Amino acid sequence: MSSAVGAVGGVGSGPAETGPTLGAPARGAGRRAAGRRGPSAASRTRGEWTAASVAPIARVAVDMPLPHLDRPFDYRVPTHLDEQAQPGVRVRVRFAGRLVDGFLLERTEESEHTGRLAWVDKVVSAEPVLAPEVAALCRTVADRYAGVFADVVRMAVPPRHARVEAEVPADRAVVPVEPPDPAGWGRYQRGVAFLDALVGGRAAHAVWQALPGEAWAERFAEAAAAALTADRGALVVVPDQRDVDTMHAALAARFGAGAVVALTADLGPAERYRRWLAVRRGAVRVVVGTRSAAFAPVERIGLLAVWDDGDDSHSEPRAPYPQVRDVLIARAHAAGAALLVGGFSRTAEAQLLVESTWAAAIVADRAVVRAAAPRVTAIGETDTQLARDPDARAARVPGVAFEAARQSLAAGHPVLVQVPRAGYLPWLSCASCRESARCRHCAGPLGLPRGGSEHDPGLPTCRWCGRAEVTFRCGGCGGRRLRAGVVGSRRTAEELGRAFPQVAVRSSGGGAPVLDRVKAKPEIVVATPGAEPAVDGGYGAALLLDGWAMLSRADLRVQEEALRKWLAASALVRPHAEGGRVVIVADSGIPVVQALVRWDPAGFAAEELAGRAEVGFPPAVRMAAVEGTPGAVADLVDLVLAAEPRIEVLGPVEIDPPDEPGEVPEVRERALLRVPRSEGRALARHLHDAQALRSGRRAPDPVRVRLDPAEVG
DNA sequence: TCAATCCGTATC
DNA sequence: ATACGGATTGAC
Repeated sequence: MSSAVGAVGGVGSGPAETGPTLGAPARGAGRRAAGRRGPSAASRTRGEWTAASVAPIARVAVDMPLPHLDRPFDYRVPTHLDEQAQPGVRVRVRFAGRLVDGFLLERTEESEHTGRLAWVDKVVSAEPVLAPEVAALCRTVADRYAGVFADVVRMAVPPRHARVEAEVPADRAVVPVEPPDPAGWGRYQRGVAFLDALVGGRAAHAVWQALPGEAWAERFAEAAAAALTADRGALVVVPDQRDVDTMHAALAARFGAGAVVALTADLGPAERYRRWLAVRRGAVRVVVGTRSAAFAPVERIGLLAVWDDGDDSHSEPRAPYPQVRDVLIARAHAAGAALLVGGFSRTAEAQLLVESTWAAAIVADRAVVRAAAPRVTAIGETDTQLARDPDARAARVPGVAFEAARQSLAAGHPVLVQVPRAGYLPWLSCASCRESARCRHCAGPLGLPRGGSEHDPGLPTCRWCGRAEVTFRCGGCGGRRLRAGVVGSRRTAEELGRAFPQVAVRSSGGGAPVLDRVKAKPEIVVATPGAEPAVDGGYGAALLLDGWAMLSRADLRVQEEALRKWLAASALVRPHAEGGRVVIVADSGIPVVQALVRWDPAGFAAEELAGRAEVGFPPAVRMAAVEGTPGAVADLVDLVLAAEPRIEVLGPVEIDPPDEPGEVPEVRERALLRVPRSEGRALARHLHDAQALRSGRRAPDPVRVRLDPAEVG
């Protein structure tokens, strides 16, 4: 039966194949005769092509990022491409009358398609770049985020570089395989058990809170070594280039430079493809990289690790906006690999992994934490005079902070000063307790509407559902007055520099170049979050200035985000037994500040997750942000609701148009769709299908869909 | 009556 | 997207 399809189709569809060309005989023939010497050997003989005798059908994912074309299409494999047309190779096929790129997903005996099948026109290269495991992962990720396979696969497979592909491949690296010394992980409960699981090749899942001062890259390298012991590969994803360098150094020291590759976005196309190909060909099985490395085709992957999963660079800015942790979770699940989510802090998402018992918490005992942590002091907000006058605050560095800095410098240690980056949006909070002001209907954040003046700022309005708040009442303390947040200032840091005139002040980030590392000598280092330089032995003190301003963004993750940044800076400070001190300018009564003082990221994450469950925000629920012109948003939301009326809709509300110079700014809106977590897949499917319907009927205005968006400010 | 044009639909 | 078919409109 199947061979009959192949044989009959092979002969019979020859004319059909040339149909499009015949459709415009005069033009086509004329141009061809006038232009090049003649058609290629392949197309000249296409009428005589015969189909491969075994598995003559190729299922192809075409490179068309349109939701209604987001499925494989079947083609016939001609005999002369039979050998090359293996799963994973890039192909060219005729699609909607044009030659397009695609990936061959699989070969089958039969096709479901009842119409005529076109030929696989050519195999671009015999390199099977798209590993089956990665193809499946791309599909899963696309489905999770209501996106299309073509978009995800572009993140997973770098552009081909023919010259690099033709190079003589490097020899498979010989890696010394020995189980790691468990001492480093011995400081943590379940740490050694996790290593043992890796050595045993088991798919353990863990959420790890690194101790202050921890050489986290060393621990990750040990975990990788454990995976290699079980003859499995390892992949580590970190937020930025600096962390890639740190992690790469740790891995290369252990396995040899030739056994490790670093995959980052800023490599040139050739080097990028060269390294990536070394991984795909199995020459290298230890990979470190930034977010798109989450898809790296590591052979027999055994360990998937992500550092600092709350960092926003782990969120891909291109559709469908996947997040590294989510990609690795899906991958660990499908590949039977271990997962390690590590950081000084803990996200609400990681907390959910722990609470659902899918992942084990790797944490140190309280006593161990206390011994490793610096002494943390919170000052400020009880001093109401300071709270009322931001300028006075910026001009006056509190005495405790001065004293901590003085002691550190006197002991010969550098002082870290963390200042928020500029560009914080105005937001509203309770004037008495500083809790973010929330909408009484949907618990969204209150802000001032755009376009208001200083004298007439307009009514406080929910940024989610758009309802105006006439009579605010704080859910926490019952206060009725609101205050607006202000932008953080670096003046305080300059003030510090003036206060210690004989001490050098260096800057990292926030306009200044980011410093990787500073000398262990008495100087002041002013850094923006994420740009704190490392220092041997640790800082003697850290001053976290304008902590209250960090809590001032109209973003639901501000608290988690602030704690993450504070912990990251504080982790660079010496233990309190060595005099290490952290001073944060924020009210010690605020729970998130308390979490820093007590060094309790897990406790905070539990509170945070419970809070998100209360207000109905991810990860406690699944949410989708739908953005576009008012008509397009309404259209998409209607389609989704028609399929599933039980989906809760918040808004739409007007949002800032994206900055596109030269473009006429058009009105844009955002609606939020909310469902229980168990309905997350269905929500994504309905959104995908609605998008498919719209793009299929050529709806003019595109709609941007983001699942569990990081910010809905 | 024929052709230019507009929709709607399928794309292996 | 783009290409095609069938319906629709318009001018002779």
